Amino acid sequence: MSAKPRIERAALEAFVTEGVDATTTKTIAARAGVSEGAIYRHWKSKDALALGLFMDCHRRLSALIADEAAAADGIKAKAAALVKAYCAVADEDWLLFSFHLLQLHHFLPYYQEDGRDPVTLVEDLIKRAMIHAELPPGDPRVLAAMAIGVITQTAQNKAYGRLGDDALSAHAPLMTAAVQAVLFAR
Amino acid sequence: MSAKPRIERAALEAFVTEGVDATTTKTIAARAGVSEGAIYRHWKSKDALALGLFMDCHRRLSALIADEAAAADGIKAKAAALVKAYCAVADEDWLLFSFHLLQLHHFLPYYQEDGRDPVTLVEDLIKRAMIHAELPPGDPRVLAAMAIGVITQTAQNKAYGRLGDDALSAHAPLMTAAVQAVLFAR
DNA sequence: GAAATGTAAGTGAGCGCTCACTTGCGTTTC
DNA sequence: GAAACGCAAGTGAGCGCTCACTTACATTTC
Repeated sequence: MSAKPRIERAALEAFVTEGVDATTTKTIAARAGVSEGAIYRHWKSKDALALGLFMDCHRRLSALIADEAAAADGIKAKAAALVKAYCAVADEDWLLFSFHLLQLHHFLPYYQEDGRDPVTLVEDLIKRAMIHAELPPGDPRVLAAMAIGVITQTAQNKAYGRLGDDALSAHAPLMTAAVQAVLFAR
Repeated sequence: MSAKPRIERAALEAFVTEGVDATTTKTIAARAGVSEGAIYRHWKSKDALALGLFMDCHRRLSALIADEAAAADGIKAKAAALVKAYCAVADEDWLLFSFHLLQLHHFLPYYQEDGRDPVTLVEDLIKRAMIHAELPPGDPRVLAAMAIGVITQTAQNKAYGRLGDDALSAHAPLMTAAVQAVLFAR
């Protein structure tokens, strides 16, 4: 099998368990069963590898969030669709997803620029729902943060092994109810 | 002024803006206006410095959570008291608090062992409220994660500069309502 | 056969940390 | 009361080592 995908999986595993900075190129190469030089055939640097993996997942999530939100009708249905879709991506490739989740902070500067990051998208949904009187008035920035926190913290606790081996989707109904409750809380 | 507190503040600033691993002892010393050697008069290593700062804040938060939860009566009052106390600690020393918040993942292995971490404490509160029929039945692990996520994600977004310069306490009423809503959501 | 892919053995910048030394200050000695 | 002493706090050049990355060569692919 060619080296590239094996390097990607090895890097993801190491990045998730040890963090990006603490992971050495030696470790990645050893885990992938290739030489260090092979990494540099496919990526310019260790950071480019990490950023590439991250943005891959990030773009997929952002696109999916925008699509699902546009398709569903009404803020409650949009919330339900988003939670479901987010869980589906998470369960589809848990390793890639948990890497993305745990490294969000690390790569903040790279995706915040374009105003198309998930936080801003959710904020806009909430603003529009308020304009249409679907939601009572309230600070959209805080409401978006809280609604997103319900999901991400649950996913994080799963990543830390606190939720057993269930798929994240198993908790989607409860998370959906919680997100909807948060949106209407005042 | 003696070097120790200046090193602590300099280290906190650097750790928050650049992360622990990316911060060099040279940077800390330069920011504090002391020599590199001065750091090692007070701490055994860079990691010991970071861990010391983190556990300082962590122990304070854990103790406070346990106390406030014990003092208040009923799950709703407990939630309100916890949110208020958490915000108070955050606003009292935002730099130390945001360091703690952003590095939680990094130091997970060090505080998870003793079963007295905030997540477990909140989980126990929820379990007990269910036994006393104060809350409808539901997975306490997920409910704890979601309730905590409401708070931590809001604090994180403030740390990222997305909430302006208001104190975190300014959002305490909304966060309290949201946490209570999450606890009863099914 | 040449372009792409992989390997083994480097290389040097930069890191955490050390250590011989200095400084400032309170205490003892006569 | 001042010289002698002790000691915690601070200095900064530099050491050993690790790391990301490079190079020169070999192998595979088409």
